[in-house]
Amino acid sequence: MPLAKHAKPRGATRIALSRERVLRAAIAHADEGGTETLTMRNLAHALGVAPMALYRHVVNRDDIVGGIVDLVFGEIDLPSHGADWKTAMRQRAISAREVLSNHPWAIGLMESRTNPGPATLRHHDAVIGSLRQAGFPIGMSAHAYSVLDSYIYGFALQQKNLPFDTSEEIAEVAQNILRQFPADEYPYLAEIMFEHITKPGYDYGDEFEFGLDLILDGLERIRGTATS
Amino acid sequence: MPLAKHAKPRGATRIALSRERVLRAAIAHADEGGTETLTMRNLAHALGVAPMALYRHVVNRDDIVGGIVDLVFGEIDLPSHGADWKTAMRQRAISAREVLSNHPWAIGLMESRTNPGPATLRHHDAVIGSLRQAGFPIGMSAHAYSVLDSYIYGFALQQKNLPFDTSEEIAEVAQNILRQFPADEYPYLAEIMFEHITKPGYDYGDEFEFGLDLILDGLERIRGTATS
DNA sequence: CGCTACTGCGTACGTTGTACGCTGTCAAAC
DNA sequence: GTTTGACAGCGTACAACGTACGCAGTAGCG
Repeated sequence: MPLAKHAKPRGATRIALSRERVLRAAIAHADEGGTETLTMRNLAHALGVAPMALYRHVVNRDDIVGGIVDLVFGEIDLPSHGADWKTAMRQRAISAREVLSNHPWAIGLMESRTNPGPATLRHHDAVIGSLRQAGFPIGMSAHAYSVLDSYIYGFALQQKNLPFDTSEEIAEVAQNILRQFPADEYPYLAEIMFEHITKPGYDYGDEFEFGLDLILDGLERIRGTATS
Repeated sequence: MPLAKHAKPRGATRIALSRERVLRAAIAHADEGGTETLTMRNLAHALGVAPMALYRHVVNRDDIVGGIVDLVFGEIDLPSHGADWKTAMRQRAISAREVLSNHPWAIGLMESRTNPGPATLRHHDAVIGSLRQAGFPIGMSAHAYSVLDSYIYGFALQQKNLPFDTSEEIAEVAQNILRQFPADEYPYLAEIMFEHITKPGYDYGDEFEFGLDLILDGLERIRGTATS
């Protein structure tokens, strides 16, 4: 039996495992099936490897979670150096929303993640730097950073929690929810759902830029004000 | 053996289990220890009852999670009818933040919760009603609602994810994080941490009202504008 | 008294994360 | 060419989880 016991039985030499490969597979899996089925066993299976093999490359499941969150963070565009602060902030906010929209599970994983990875720190540093160089005093930078990021993550969270994805199913879902209760128990909710949100062409994602511009305009107006 | 098999061996007649009691115990447990140790077994133990007894009153663990999230939502003050829209919105936003600050685990549980409970619906209805009655057109109400709630939940999420709680430990934590990397790898981050956030008296929670007022002022400015 | 509905529970199963130690591989040292 | 040791992958095993299933005791009814 010339075949090495640990070599793949079938032909091509196996690609070595690595932290990189484990994390990529984890992201791929989460993108398809969410994080509920992201188990060590499933992940190992997807990589064609035994469950315990993973532990040579990551310290435990939590390490994987932290790793993929940081990788996702790395996908977000840094604020460009050239542009003025407002368009730089606008672009990176839109990029952030796009990334979180492509990996909706990431927003759920951020909770419980207390210490940030390098991509996360790098991102934060770039954003604050952009604000400082635009003339925001230090305290105002903290303020601006807080509003913007709260809004971005909050919006992603809201969108993830919506009970519908496409605008076609909204009406049906709305019916189902409100049917459970006496008619006119929630009149304003019913109104906004049936008279506005379920209208063709409505897309909750479009709400993002309204709030974003509102915040950016507000920040511009008080940019030079005292530090905090 | 006169003692009924299912009665508590020690004295006082047992208080009957109920959905209410189960959910209250779940909240109490989560408030103390977070949701990681919130298991059916632990919960049953806290109630002096066998694990499977819980299933007579809740359908499964997910039902408990949905139940306590809705209970927490119920703790948030509804916007008051009397006041003008801005102070009504301001109060309920502050109340929401306070509640989420008392039950930090709730924000993490909201993800994966797709269909809302009655307290949640009631809350949404009241907020939208308040805006509509203040003269916001329907589309603008949707906009306003989206910004405000995204900001509120996002802020709660941010605060929960901060690696520190009290302002005393900030400096230490900041040191630990930045020490892992080459000095000056993240200069702006370092600056804002050591020159601002770690200063005595700084409390991240105070950032909330800055952003809130910025958003409210922005909304006031465009209240009457076209519907969307 | 008996009947029925209900509540609490014991047992058991499948799934999860992962500790521990064995085995085969390959490059460097001799 | 042989030995050696670091290293990668794995098999087994275990504790903890959620929960299906069905039994047993209780209470209210007639």
